[in-house]
Amino acid sequence: MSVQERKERERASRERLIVATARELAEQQGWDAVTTRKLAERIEYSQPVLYSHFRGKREIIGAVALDGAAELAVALRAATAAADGPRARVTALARGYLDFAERNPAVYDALFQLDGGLAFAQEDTPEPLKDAFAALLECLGEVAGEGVHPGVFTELFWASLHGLATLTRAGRLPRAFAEQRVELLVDRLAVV
Amino acid sequence: MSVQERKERERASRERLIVATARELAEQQGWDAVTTRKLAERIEYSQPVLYSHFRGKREIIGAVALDGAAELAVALRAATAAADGPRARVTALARGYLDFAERNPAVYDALFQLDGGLAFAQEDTPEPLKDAFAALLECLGEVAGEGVHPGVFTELFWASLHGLATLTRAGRLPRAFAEQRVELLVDRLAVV
DNA sequence: TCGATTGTCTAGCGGTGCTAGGATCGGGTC
DNA sequence: GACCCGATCCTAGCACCGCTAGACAATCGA
Repeated sequence: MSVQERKERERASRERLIVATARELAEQQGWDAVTTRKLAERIEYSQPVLYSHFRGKREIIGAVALDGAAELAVALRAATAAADGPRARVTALARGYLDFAERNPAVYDALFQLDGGLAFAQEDTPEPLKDAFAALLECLGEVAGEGVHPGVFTELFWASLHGLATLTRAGRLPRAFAEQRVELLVDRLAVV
Repeated sequence: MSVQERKERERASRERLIVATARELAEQQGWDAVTTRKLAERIEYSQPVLYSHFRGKREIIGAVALDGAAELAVALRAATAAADGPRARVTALARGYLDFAERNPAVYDALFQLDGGLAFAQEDTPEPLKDAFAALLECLGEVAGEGVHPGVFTELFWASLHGLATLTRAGRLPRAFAEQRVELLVDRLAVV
């Protein structure tokens, strides 16, 4: 029995290695460079080993996304915890979100740009995704305003942040006035 | 001389055919299905012909994006023209934008999701892109509010719309409350 | 120690974007 | 009208992609 347990541990460890390596490679050279061949070479196994852990590349992206969602939730809660008052918390949240996207572009892509085969906004949505949204909701629910559904408000605020993050990173928005845009977003959307 | 002119006309015509076919194929089956082989087959030429018009697939996407930008500008101006008053114009603009993204997903992707090799928010940005942004600015400049730079405000509003469009289409936002989100966005961001 | 099972690798499939080099076609010149 | 030459196009192929069948080796239980 102990032998089987050891094997399971080793297997789980290798799976973590695959996900971590995929993420590392993606952050270094972009997701286009994350090919099954390169990934297999980096973990020092052959390609088919990847397919004994994941159905395919999509599922690997999904695994990176789930890790990222958990980290995003932690980052958001850490950002808001240090701030005093609803207004400051929302500003900190927005900055924390955009900062996360900027610092972890590959993870952000895995989460929100690429197809990782994950279900969003549904019953079978994985827990880390729900929790990341919950982290947003905890802070934004305070400033939704009278008669506005907190969930809908959070979705809108999130969408705005997502738009800013993606358009900025793709060079479609100039970085020059990034801070003004964030302040304007918080000023207008949040009801203090 | 006339012979040469005829050849140039035919060449330009074939180039339009390539772009139109790429767009059609992308709208029908998604950009992943737009391979140089399928595209070449549809226009009834061999693959290398594509490369006598464009440097590569990226440039073809860029050409579709430019066409789309011109159409988007027209659609936005048409949407706002029918509305009375700044508030109604902004609502119409937002709906028009999201409607365009929903109806032309492949074109929208070419414009704002994929890499078409186009410069954004720079001096050498192609005219259709500048004009599409101008169409947004014309309407949104009216409601930026005191002391807020119209351009920065437009960028923020656009980013919010972009976030709503992409997250909704990717199934990351439920379609259920789409209309509420738009109304909330206009209510809060626009200063009437 | 042997057989079965599990695990891994080699090799290869059909596909991708892109290109080198040969064939062919048509226009301009004698 | 015949010929040459340049422009134009296609065939064939490169290196790479995601993914998988089947051979092989290592390990376990009897």
